[in-house]
This record gives sequence, structure tokens and C-alpha cells, in this order.
Amino acid sequence: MNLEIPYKYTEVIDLALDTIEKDKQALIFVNTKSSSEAQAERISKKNKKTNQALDILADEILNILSSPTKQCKRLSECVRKGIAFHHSGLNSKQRELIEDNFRNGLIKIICCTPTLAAGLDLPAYRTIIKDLKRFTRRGMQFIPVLEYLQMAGRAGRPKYDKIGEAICIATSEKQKEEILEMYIKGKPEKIFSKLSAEPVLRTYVLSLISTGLVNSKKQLFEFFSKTFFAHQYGDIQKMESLLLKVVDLLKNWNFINVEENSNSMFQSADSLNEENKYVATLLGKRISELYLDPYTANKLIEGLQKEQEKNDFSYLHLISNTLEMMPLLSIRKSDYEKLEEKLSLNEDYILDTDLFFDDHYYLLSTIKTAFFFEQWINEMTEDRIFEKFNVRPGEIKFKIDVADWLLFSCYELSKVLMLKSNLNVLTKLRLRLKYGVKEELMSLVKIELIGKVRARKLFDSGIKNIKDLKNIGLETLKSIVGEKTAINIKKKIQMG
DNA sequence: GGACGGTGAAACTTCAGGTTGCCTC
DNA sequence: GAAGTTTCACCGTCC
Repeated sequence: MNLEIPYKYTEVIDLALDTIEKDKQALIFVNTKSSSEAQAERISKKNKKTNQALDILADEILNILSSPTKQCKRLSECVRKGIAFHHSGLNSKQRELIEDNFRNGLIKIICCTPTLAAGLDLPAYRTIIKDLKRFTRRGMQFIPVLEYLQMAGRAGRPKYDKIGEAICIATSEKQKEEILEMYIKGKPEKIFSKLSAEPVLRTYVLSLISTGLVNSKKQLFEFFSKTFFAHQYGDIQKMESLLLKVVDLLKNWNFINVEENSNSMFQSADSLNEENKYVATLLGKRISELYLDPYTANKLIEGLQKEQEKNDFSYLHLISNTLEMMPLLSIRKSDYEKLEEKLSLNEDYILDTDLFFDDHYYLLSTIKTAFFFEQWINEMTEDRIFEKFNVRPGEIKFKIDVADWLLFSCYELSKVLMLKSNLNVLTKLRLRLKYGVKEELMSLVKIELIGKVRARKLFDSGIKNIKDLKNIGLETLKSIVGEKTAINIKKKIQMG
């Protein structure tokens, strides 16, 4: 760790310290999670002001998880000095604590990613926008003016301050001019319709047909011609051919039927015929209710229908290979060997065999993502996961939620398609995923008040299910999970 | 002499966010 | 492309 602070950082630190000196608060926007952590750390090391309330808060933050992660420790040490970092990788309780204690004035500075710019109402006297560039596929690019406005708009607290300050940090004289032109004098960019993204378009077309709002080509065109999407797209003919392409896909996947209209003079079952009727199939309806992108749904179905032998990894990999799971975990140099090994070990269990002939890097990313889920359901701790996979607690939660939704979708699709062999495995997997436990803990974890940590402790002490819990003496239980919890658990079991 | 700790440069890694599902053990 | 993090060689100190 380098304690010497390079010149270019000092102005942000000075601004932060000046804010504290004035007894005001500031938000500092940076472009990455680790940048927000490093920035908060630098400021906290320079800030001398602490107090008892901050100590209490710092301890609370440290002990939110059963075993504190590196991130918890780092955040806790910053908060001890009244400084915090805030991004999507934080545990949700920690995030809430930071927000609440910024509102009540205890925390003076938050270094954050753009999470805080939109949605959350957290005004500050001063907003410092340190990074106006962000990494994209085309390298470092200036962020949109709209985003800049969101961030700058956090400055000034209506009830407390008459003014607010939004400060941009330029890295050079040239950039200073660019920022002035683009953000201060510039206009916000136009808004674009989200429908232009194909997955969204597919989902909407299916949902329109499925709910019966649209049931012919004519109605479909009519509906879309009134949307903002059409207004922006301009070329109506091109849009119509795009829509027909989607309809054909849905038909090929058996999510909708195109039925002939018996009154029509020209009978043909294709989707082009003006008068043919679009009707969602049972499968299509379910997919629409699940909010699944039809493309993903089709992929899942193809996998679920495979008759080859499946294991847990098969399903975890199936859901990792979807648009919804993007972005997949990225691969480090040191990962390759392990991932290749994992791949060859599970080659026979992978359901989407097309992957073997495609982009190998992508294949390995799907393997790594599935591997991450597999480690999670085998009780790898959050700290270890951060270390091994570089996924922070808040991101684990997010990925798990997506996975659970997709597994549930797999379950529902299997039900509609009468693929009964998948059902039990999927239910089991979902439960294990939810708690992050091995199969042996499943019956314990189902009991209220018992999560992954307590379940593991109990199991290792020979208590393996609810019957064991009933039979065990209160004193013994106390020695395992602590006094209060033991009493509460006993109460719960007797009631249930 | 060896263990240990601090240092700094070079190599490596990563890059914001967060929609949507449901009743079953 | 830039910043943050990790790794590693090097050096001085202490026992």
C-alpha cells in the first residue's frame, strides 16, 4: 500500500476536508467500485475528527455478517472517521445504514458510484464529480450529460442550504475546456426508446399476443405505430419487417400459433396474411407471465428437453448461459487452468452443446459463472467468494436473485412441458441457492430463525432435522446457538 | 545467519446499475 | 485507458 498520496488526488481530499471543516456534507462520484473504496480510505486517513457515535456505527457495520468480509472491515474503518463508500456491491443493510446516517448528519462524506445519483434522495451541500469518464467497449468515454445532471442535481439540500456546489474535477487544462463545453454549456442528449432492443421487443410482442391485446398482424402494426419507438424509428416498413421477424420466431418456437381465418378468401397459415389470427400457446402464455425473454425461454426449453444425464451443474450452467445472467464473471489469467479442468470434468453434463463450437472465452465465462453458483450452494463464505471470484456480497445477492428467477422459470416450463424428471431437482436447487447450503442442511434451513450459519453449527453437533431439534435439551441448544436464539427456536418448533 | 518488515516498481486485473417470478417443500 | 491491487525483489533491522 502506498501511503504517499499523488498530487492529483490531493484536491479531492482537500475539498472533502474543507467540507467537514465547514460542518457540511459531500457526495463524491467516481467511476468504479474499488475506486470509491480507495477514495474513501484516502480521505478517512486524513480526517482527524471522530466521535463515539461513529464508533458504534462502525462496529455495527463490521458485524452485519456472521463473519466480516474484507469489504466490511474496510467500510467499518472508514466510517469510524465519518467517511463511507457506497456501491452495488455492499450488503443491503450496510447500504441502508450508510444512507440513514448520511441523512442524519453523522456521516459527512460518501464516495460512491452513480448508484446514489438516481432514485435515492440523498442531497448534500457539495457534490464532487471526480470521474466524468467511464470505461466502455470503446475505451474511456465521457458519461452522458443526463448522468452528469443527475449527479450535479444532488447538490443543495432544500431545507438546509440556500445554495449547493457541484464541482467537476478535470485531469488537464484541455479536459477542463471539454467539460465546460460538454456539460456546463451543453444540452442533455435525446432519450431513446427501450423497445429498440430486441429482447425487449420480443418480450413485448409475446405479451401483447398472450394477453389478447393484439391478435393479428394488422393490430400488431397498429399498436406499434402509436409507440414512441415507431416515432423514433422513422422507417415504418423496416419496423414492420422487424415485427414480422419476431412473430415468425415466436411461431417457430411454438409460443404462438398463427391460425387461418375461415372467412378469409386467401387461406394460408403464414404470419403475413392480414386476417390470420395470432394466438398464444399455453407455453407462450406462461413464458410471458414469467417475464422471460422468449429467446431465453427457448434456450432453457431446449436444455430441459435434453435426455442426457443431468446433474446440479447442468442446470446451473443452463441458466448461466442466458442474456439475463449478463454480465458473466470475467476470467483472470490464473483462472484458465482450473476452468479448463472444470469444463472437461463436466463436459458430458453441459446441455447446450453448441457452445463447444463457439467462442471459447464465452464458454469459459459461462463455466466460471456456473462454478460460482456451485461453490455458493456448497457453502463457500462470502469472503472467500469475493477473493476467488471477485464478486462482492451485494452482487452475490443480485446474481442469486436472477438465478432463482431462472430456476423457477425452468421449473414452470418443465411443468407445462410435462418434463417431470426436472421438477424435484429444480426445487431442491432453488432452496439450496436461496440459503447457500449443501443438501444435508436443507431440512434445518427450512425452519424459521435458522439460516446457513446456524444450520451448519447444528448439523455439526449432530442435530440434523426438526425431530432432533425437538429432542434436544434447551441447555445443549443454548451452547450451540446462544441463549436467546435457542429459546426462540424452541418456541417456534413447539408452535409449528 | 535467518526471520521479518517495509518499500517501491512492475505486472496484473478490472472497469455502473439492478427490471422481472411465485406458493412449495 | 486509467486506476486499484497484487506480487516480488530488494534492503535494513533485530534477535
